Amino acid sequence: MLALDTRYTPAKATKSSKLVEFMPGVELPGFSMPFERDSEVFGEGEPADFAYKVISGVVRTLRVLDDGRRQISAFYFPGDIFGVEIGEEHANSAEAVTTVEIALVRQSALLKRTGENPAAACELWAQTSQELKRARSHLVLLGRQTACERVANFLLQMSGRQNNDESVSLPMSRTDIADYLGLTIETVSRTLSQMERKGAIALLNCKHIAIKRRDALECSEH
Amino acid sequence: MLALDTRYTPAKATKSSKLVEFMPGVELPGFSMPFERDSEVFGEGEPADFAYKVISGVVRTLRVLDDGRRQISAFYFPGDIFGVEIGEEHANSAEAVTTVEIALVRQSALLKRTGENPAAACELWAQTSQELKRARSHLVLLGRQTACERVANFLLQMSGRQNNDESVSLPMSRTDIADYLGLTIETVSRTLSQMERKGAIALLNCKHIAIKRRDALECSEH
DNA sequence: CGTTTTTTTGAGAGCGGTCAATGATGGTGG
DNA sequence: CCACCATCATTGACCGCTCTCAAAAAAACG
Repeated sequence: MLALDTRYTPAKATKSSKLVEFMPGVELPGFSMPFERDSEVFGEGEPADFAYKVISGVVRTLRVLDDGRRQISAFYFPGDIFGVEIGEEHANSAEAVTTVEIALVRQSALLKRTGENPAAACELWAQTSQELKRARSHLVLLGRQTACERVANFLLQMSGRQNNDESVSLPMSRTDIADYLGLTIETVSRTLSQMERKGAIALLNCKHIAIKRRDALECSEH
Repeated sequence: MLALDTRYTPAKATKSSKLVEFMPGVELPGFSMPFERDSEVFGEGEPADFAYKVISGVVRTLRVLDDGRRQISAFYFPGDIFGVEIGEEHANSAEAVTTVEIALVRQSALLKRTGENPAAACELWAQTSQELKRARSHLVLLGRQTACERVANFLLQMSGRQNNDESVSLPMSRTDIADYLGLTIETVSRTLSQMERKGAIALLNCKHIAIKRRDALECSEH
C-alpha cells in the first residue's frame, strides 16, 4: 500500500559529471540529481554502484519485511552521506522523504580515493563509525524504551539536528515516525497528543512542534 | 543487582608487549589478558585507549539506562574485534560473557597504522561497516518482530556463527538473551518452551539447543 | 469546493511484562 | 560424595501498554 514505484532513475549513469565535495576535503567526480517525494533512491539488494550525499531535503533508509512491516534505520539531512556499502549490494532501501536533491559519486571512485588518501579513508571510517554509534542508540530506543520515551527522544533528536531553537519541524509523515520508532501511527499520534495535554509540547500543526518543557517530555503518570 | 565490579584491570598498561595480528594482515604491538566471567572489559564513558579482539570466549557490549534497563548491542566471538571508537570515549560498556582471553592494542597505534597503510584502513572500515550492517538487522528485529521471531532469529544467528551442525550452544544467560532481544527472561523462556512443544527445537539443557525443524521456528498459531 | 489522503480519537483485544512460586543447576564445605 | 545454599531457568496468574479495527477530523490536492 505504500509502494510507490515512482522512481525515475533512467539517467543515473548518463548525467554530466562535475566535482562533488563528497566528504570534507574529499572531492570526487559525480553529479547531482533530484528525486521526488516518496521515490526510491535505491532498493535493497540493488548493486551498490553509487554513494550518495543529501544536498537538500530528507532521505530515509529502511528495510521492508515480506508482510509489509517497515523499519526505518535512519533519516538523512543535507550534508549527510548514505548508501556507502561494504558489500556488492545495498542492504537497505533509500527513499526520498521530501523532494530532495542528491549528489552521487561512484562507489569505486570513492574506494579508489580512500586507497590513495589516508585522510579520506579516515574520514570515511569516521562517517561509518558515527552511523554505527547512532544505530546503537537506536537499538536502546527500540529494545528498551516506552512509546513515550521513544517519541520524546525522537523530538529531541530532530531538534538537535535543526538550528531553530524551540520549534521542531518534522518533514516526515506519522507513518515514517512510527516506522522509525517501532510503533504504530496511532500510538505516535496519541503520545504527541498526550504530551500536548501535559504542556510539554505544542502541536503548531502536524509538521511543526514547539517544545515547551523538556523536563515534562518523559511521560510518567497517566 | 547485576553490577559485579569484579573487573581486574590494574595491569592494562603494564603488560609485556608482543605483536598481535589485530586484523587480517595488520600486526600491531599489543598484549593479551584474561577476564573472568561478568567482569567489565571497559565501561561506557571511559577513555577509548585500547581496541580489543576476542581470543577465546564471548564478550557482550551493552548500554545501561539509569533505572537498570539493559540493551545488549552485540555479542563478540573469537576473532571478532570490538571497542574501536571514533570518539574519545567508549559509547558502550563491554563485559565478559564467559571467561575470556582478549588481545589489546593501543587505539593510537591502530589509527597510526591505518594512516600509513591503506589496506589496513580499508580493513578497519570494512569491520565497522560489517558491524553497522549487523546493527541494522538488529534494528528490524527490535522494532518490528514478535517475541517468537526474535528468539528464532537469535537461534539461527547463533547457529550461523558456530560450525556445529544442528546443536546450538548458548554461552550466555537468559538475561543476556533477553537484553539482546529487547524481551524479558520470562518471555524468552516461554518462547523456547513453546518452540519445543511444537517440535521445532529440543532443549538439550538450558545452554544447548538442537534445531529440529527450521521451518517450524517461526511461530504462527497458538 | 469536493475528493483523497493523512492525522487524530475511540473502543476493545492481545502480546508481552510484572509479580510470584516452583524447579534446575552449580559451587562449596562438611 | 552428598547436603546445603545461591543462582538461574521455568511456569503460572494477572495486568497494562501498545496494537488493531473503526470512525471522525483535519489537511492536502486538484
